[in-house]
Amino acid sequence: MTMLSNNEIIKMRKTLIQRQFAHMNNMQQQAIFTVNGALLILAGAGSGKTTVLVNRISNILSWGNAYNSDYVPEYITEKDIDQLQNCYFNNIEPTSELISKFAVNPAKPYQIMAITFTNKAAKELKERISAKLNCTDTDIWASTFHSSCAKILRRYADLLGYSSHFAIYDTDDSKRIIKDCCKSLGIIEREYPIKTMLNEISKAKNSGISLEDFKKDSIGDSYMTSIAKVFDLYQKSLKKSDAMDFDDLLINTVNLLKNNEEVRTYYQKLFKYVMVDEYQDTNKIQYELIRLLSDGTKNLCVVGDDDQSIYKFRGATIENIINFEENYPNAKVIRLEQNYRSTKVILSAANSVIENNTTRKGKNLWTNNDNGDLITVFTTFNETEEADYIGSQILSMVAKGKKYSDFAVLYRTNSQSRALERVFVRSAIPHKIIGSVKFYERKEVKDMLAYLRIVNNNNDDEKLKRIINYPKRAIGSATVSNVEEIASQLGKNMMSVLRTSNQYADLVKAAPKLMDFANMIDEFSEIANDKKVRISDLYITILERIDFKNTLKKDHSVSDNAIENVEELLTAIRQYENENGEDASLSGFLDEVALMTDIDNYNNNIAEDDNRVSLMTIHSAKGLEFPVVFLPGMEENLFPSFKSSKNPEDLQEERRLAYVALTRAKEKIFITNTQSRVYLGVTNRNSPSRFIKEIPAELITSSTQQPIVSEMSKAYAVSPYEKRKHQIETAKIFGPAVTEPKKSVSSNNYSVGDIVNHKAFGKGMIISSKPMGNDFLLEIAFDTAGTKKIMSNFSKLEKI
DNA sequence: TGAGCATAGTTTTTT
DNA sequence: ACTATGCTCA
Repeated sequence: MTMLSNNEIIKMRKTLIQRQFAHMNNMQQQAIFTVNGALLILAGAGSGKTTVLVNRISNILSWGNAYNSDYVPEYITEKDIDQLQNCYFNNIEPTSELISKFAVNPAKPYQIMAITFTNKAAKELKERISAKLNCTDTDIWASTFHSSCAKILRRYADLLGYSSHFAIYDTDDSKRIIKDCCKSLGIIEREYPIKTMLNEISKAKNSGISLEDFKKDSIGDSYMTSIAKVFDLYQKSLKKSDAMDFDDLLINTVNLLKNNEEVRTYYQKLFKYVMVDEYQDTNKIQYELIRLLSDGTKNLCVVGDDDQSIYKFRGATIENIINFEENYPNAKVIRLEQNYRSTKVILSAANSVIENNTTRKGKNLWTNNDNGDLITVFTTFNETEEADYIGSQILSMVAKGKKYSDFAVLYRTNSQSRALERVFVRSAIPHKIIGSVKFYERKEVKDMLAYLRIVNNNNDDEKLKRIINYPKRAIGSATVSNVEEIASQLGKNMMSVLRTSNQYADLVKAAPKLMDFANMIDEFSEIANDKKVRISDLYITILERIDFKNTLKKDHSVSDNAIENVEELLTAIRQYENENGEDASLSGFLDEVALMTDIDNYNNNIAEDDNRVSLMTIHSAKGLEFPVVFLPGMEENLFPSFKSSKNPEDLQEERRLAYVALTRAKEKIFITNTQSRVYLGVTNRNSPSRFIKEIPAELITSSTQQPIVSEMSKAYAVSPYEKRKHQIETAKIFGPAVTEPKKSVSSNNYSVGDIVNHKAFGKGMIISSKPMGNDFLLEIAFDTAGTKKIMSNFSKLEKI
């Protein structure tokens, strides 16, 4: 046996690494093999971005920088080389043991930090990495910006003057505080809307403007000076409550890393590799955080798509991605432009639309997939007809074998969901609306969480105020203000004032009740401190002690399924306990909840019982994909929205949103617009969206199928004149409607007037029948279930 | 304290 | 059109 030269070993090693990632395309491989230094991966929609991230991490963990390195570890033996050669010549995958011998500086899982925007994305990343590498979830630091920061801050909170139990305030909490601040500053809400003020403050925080800077900048501007005062008081109240808002989590972490060399060095040494997903949606503070974290090794990889930046209104600066090469002069840029998701038609439509934007890195998605169906554009008279049309299309495609979960209806504004929901309920189309009312934002859920939060952190005055008189304890608002006043004068939290309330003249009358309440909370805290007691036990104790379910039963202002939601929260707690075992803690659970959203709960892996159509805003749909996508409300003033059509920059963001919408679809897109739409109480007549016109005409087909005019849309009293006008105008825009020659259709067993029996809906009469595909769409008025639309072949009807 | 009426404000919202 | 919040009065 001859000893191989280093060069030969390096060559073989490289080949073996390449083979391991041979299933990836060229560009993807480049991204996987570029492990050191700054790297920007411009990943188009559906280009296998997450797969690349997973494989890149896998490469770093197993091979380290071996692919690019000329270094051969000295300790390898001849036997090792033999094995390497054996793998090389016989096309055998090297064992992990062998890989570890030839690897160059492979990283340990805990040395990798991967930052995502949603918990869902973080979870997916962790799962896929552990599946690939047999390491456990907890080894890899993959989480959202905010939970990463929370995790760091819990350790060092005392350095910043917070306790390790500090509360995390959501937007709702922030609004309440701002309101209080305005009140005590004598600022009138009418002149300074809370939302505007919170926006200004958040905007400042996100762009790295400190309170001091903000004050300085506001000098001479009375409007901004007022906001500065609120800003000041707001921060003070937060501090007093031992609380941080979402922005503070980031700011405080950045400040901690900036000002404390020891902490900074610790994390810079710890994280040898930093990766950031959805980089186009980062803001200035996040940029700073990333910079600080990655400045040790400078191994930073960011992944993003400037064309999918749709969160400018929340402070994201597209400049972060546009200027990446400027900020990191030696950065390498890799474009992933091959799309594995959509048809050619869909991609060229999306490309043509986004080409109208001027501020972009430039990128052209292509695919090897089939051409696919043309995009269907259809104009209806009003939003109910629009919903009818979408419903009928879904029903007819379901009749041809599609599943309900293959469809998504993506709209610009949440309010558009109403008309759709009405029709879907009526037509018995299983559906789910994502993002309208969020679970953790429901009143009863927030109430119960407030109990847990005040137990966890006695300083949390905001939560205390929320529940001190709910369930009713005859503690009036005047008493609460007194407590608050005394607390602020003494510089104490409200809980400590409650405990000793009999000592204050203003509180004497209410003292017994206040002290009862304080005692109860203290009891809960004692229970919580007992290490043997689980969070779920504490929760049940509280629930029973305050008799919450009965309270909800009597309270007519809460929603019908309030009790269900309270029980669902228990399930969530138990799930958390199961997932975290020994590490489960009250503050851990509360952190998770504070940083969680509905979208995170949305499970795109379709379970058997989850065969439902998805309805959501385009924003919520980012990162998801569906075989068939409906885009209703493609009208000027709605999409692009009225406000953005004035401003070229906002318009570009709307266009990116349109791009996101189109690229969600795998097979087929339906675009609809209406002639008239009731919006904000007034009927608007909007022309078709400019985005429709930006799609080349040859990619579009106008639907030949007339929508079924339902009883409901007839109720809008459409005159024949209006109808005719609508038809003419539609023809002007999209050409005359082509009437397809009537195909021979399978015989219809039912006719109008027949009485039928349906398995689920009972007895009913057929009131209309319309051929559709090889089937008939029947409209049936049921005795008890109301009027529904049903495909004749699909549902087993019994003629009576 | 609570019911009932008036009024304002409604683009998107990963945390 | 719809809802959430504030204000008034019993």
